[in-house]
Amino acid sequence: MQSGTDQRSYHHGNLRTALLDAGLELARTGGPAAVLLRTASRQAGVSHNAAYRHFANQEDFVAAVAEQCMTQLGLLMIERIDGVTASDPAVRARMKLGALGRAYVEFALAEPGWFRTAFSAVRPHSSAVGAGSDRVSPYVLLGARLDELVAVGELAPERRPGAEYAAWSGVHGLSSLLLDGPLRELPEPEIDKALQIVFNILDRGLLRA
Amino acid sequence: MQSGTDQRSYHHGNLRTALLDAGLELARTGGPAAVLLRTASRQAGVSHNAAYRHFANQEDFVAAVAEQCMTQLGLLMIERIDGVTASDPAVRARMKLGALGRAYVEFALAEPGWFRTAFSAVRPHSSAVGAGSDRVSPYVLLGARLDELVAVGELAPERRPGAEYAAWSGVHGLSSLLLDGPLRELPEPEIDKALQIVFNILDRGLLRA
DNA sequence: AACCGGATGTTGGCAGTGCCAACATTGACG
DNA sequence: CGTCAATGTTGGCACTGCCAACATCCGGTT
Repeated sequence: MQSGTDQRSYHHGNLRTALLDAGLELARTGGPAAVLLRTASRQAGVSHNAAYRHFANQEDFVAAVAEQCMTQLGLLMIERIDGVTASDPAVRARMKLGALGRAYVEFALAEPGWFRTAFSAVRPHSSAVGAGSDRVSPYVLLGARLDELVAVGELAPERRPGAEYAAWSGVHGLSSLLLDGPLRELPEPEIDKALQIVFNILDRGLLRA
Repeated sequence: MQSGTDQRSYHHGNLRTALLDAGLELARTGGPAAVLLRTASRQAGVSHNAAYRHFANQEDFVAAVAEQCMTQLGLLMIERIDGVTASDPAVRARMKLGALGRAYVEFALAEPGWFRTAFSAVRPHSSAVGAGSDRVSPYVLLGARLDELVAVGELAPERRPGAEYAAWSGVHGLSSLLLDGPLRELPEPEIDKALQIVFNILDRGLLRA
């Protein structure tokens, strides 16, 4: 995957990917504000302005990098979900939802630059929804968990519509507040407590007793 | 509030406030990325670099503007809370919490620039908490509502600690997702539905039945 | 095989920004 | 009345986004 600095010829050959790689690295350490076209071009071993052959402008570039960040979140979610191995279907479904939520907050705290970037871009008309990478779309992943909960009887069908709104809001809000809100720099044990409380509320409010 | 362009003398006399006013206006229309020192200085009728006598750097300036944005949010909250006039104390307390939450989302949707700016800054060590403007701090306002709910018996005392985490996360997460997340451009009626669901979950999970 | 056109990358330039250094003005306080 | 520190200005450098003109090369056509 390392494109390195092997510019053998005039044309790069894989510049778009190289730029996205560089952008992902920039986002990781500096957040969305650090995703610069010139810096990414330099890092890709190419002169400035070359990037304009692949991205309309900086906003477009950041949006593309943001999509990658969102994918990273989805990948961690999948990893954590697949780590759940309970045998009972109902228990497993609940635990998978919990794993998804914990993965969300874990990602935000471990990779704040990626997390902030993922939610910083404003695609004019997001073609991300409905694209081919739905397999790792966090939104789709959450929906699948909720569907499963209905299937095993843990979530009342009449509560299913719009259940994403509540679940997603809870974990996303907590993550945001821990990073950039009044809960910033909350001590570690208190973070765990906050996690417990949010999940407990969602459990009691959403699922069957 | 308009400080105008009355630079009668060499010294402005009230530059810091004028810069903050300009910054607030910039944030309103363009979000945190539009809060620039040179632009604000120009708008204040002063030359660039004058701002450095009042703010260490851009980050410091944006953080100060962000505090103003947070205050705007607090002011709207107070306005909406004061609009609740139910006579029964228990009912009133619940309605006030609801009004607070609705004000939060209302603010985010009506003033996205301010909302994004309020949560974009990273004060090295936030002196905002504990400062003199606690009267309008959204965090403090929420705490007061929860305390009241305990006082009137609608919130079990053992559930009070950490209740902010859940309530705040719910409304903040929903607001964020509606602005910059997958719920962006959700049609109006669906927004109301999402609001209902989130509040319903919080009600069922937090308060007494 | 020669050729040509479009895709891709480069150089140069302009406007805007953050921030540093040196200088100017003035109000406040002795 | 004088001095000085606070406040504001001018000039400059480095960096960025983006536009225009030019260079190179890959791929398909004849």
